[in-house]
Amino acid sequence: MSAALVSGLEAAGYEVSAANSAEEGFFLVHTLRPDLLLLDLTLPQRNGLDVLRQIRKEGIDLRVLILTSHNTVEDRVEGLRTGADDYLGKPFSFTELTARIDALLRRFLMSLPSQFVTIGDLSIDTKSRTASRNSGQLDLTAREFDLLLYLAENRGRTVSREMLAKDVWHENSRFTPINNVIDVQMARLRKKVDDPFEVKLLQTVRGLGFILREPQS
Amino acid sequence: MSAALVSGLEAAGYEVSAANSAEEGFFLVHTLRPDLLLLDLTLPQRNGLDVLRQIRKEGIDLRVLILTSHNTVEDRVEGLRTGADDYLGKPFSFTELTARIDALLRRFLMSLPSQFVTIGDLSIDTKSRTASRNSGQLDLTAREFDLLLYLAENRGRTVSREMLAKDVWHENSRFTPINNVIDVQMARLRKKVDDPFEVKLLQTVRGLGFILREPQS
DNA sequence: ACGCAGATGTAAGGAAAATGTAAGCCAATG
DNA sequence: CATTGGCTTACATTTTCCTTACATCTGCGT
Repeated sequence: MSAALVSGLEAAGYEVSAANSAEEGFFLVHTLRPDLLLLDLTLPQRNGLDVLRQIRKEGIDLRVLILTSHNTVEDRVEGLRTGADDYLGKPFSFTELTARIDALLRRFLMSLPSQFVTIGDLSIDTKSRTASRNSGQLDLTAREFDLLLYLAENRGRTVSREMLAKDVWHENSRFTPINNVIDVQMARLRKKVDDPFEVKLLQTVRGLGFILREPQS
Repeated sequence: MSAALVSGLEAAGYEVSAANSAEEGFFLVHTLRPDLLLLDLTLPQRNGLDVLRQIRKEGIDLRVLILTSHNTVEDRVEGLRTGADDYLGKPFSFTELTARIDALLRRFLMSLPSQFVTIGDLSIDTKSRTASRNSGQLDLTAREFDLLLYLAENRGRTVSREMLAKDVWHENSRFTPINNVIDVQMARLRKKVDDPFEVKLLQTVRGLGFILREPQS
């Protein structure tokens, strides 16, 4: 089933990756950052809806089309309420599937040209290069803004020092003491973004890097 | 919610009137002829989109910013297709709201070329090429006036040195020492526009450029 | 055409802000 | 309790902006 779908969709011009378990799926979602996820609810071990719940909890921006044989109204409602964007019950026609995929991707692309990025009460205006929290303007320097924006664009994902060195500092190699530069700049950014507020958005992931997100339960 | 918005927006310097029903809203739109309508889709009786449809049907020239908790992609697309100019889902940051309002009003105001531009107590007459502050005429040279006018046309927005070089000095490239020319001219303009007064309208945004605006909190 | 005055452009130096560097400390981990 | 990674502080360097003085240009009256 999975193999047939992949070859069919690839023939139709989509770029497809398949996962055969919930764990592999999670890994791919995090690394590839796909535009859309076809989620089969009848997974081997884990409940498909749990997968969806976790994805939504992490705040990943991802269209999800649920694919299942449980085609009752209850399942439909529960799936959509959990955060799915569309629902398709088996058996389905391949044409209908591609039509729905196209519809979802079209909407996805329409909502893209957003000038703003928002994480909790933090709002970033990429056009005027200003940021504010709690309706209060933040006074950031050029590099501080670049750093915050990069973290915001990767919100919910841990960004490594390597990524920061490459994408924010544009350093090809990392044998320079760029490591400490990042730490210092991060501290300066925190002083302005997090220190004056109750909820801390800028968290450290020891051994990996940093992440910008709303604190979880 | 409505009351909080009104007081917040009035504090931010907008002239605001609130309606608590679709009918009252129609009445106000017809009598006050506002520049912009903040439309909450979750109205008591009538569907907010119907209101929008009717306004568009009557051909009233009015920016409409939809405000709603239905923040799904479908609603977004439908709202924009019905004729809204912008869309903001709850919960939203107040800063983002004002930024979007400003963007819409700017587009609106840009479309009708006016003879006068005012920023605070500064008033510029584009026709006679004169400017005054606090009812006192400013004695500006040709280039000083061009510079001030350009900043005024982009008030509230940061203008870069690149923009100034291109649009005020009409220099195609910027490898000339135009950079310093801008600085010097800016200093001369400041001496006349800002130095004799208490509130400074001409601010520099380090690393980006300059901005003409009333000082904020 | 000439010279004057105001306007504009150029260059150099200095001040302040931003950014980078280094060293020591602290906290987590095994 | 040692090791590693991260944080903090103080200081050095770089960048950006402002200022000043002077050079050149332009328009205008004679």
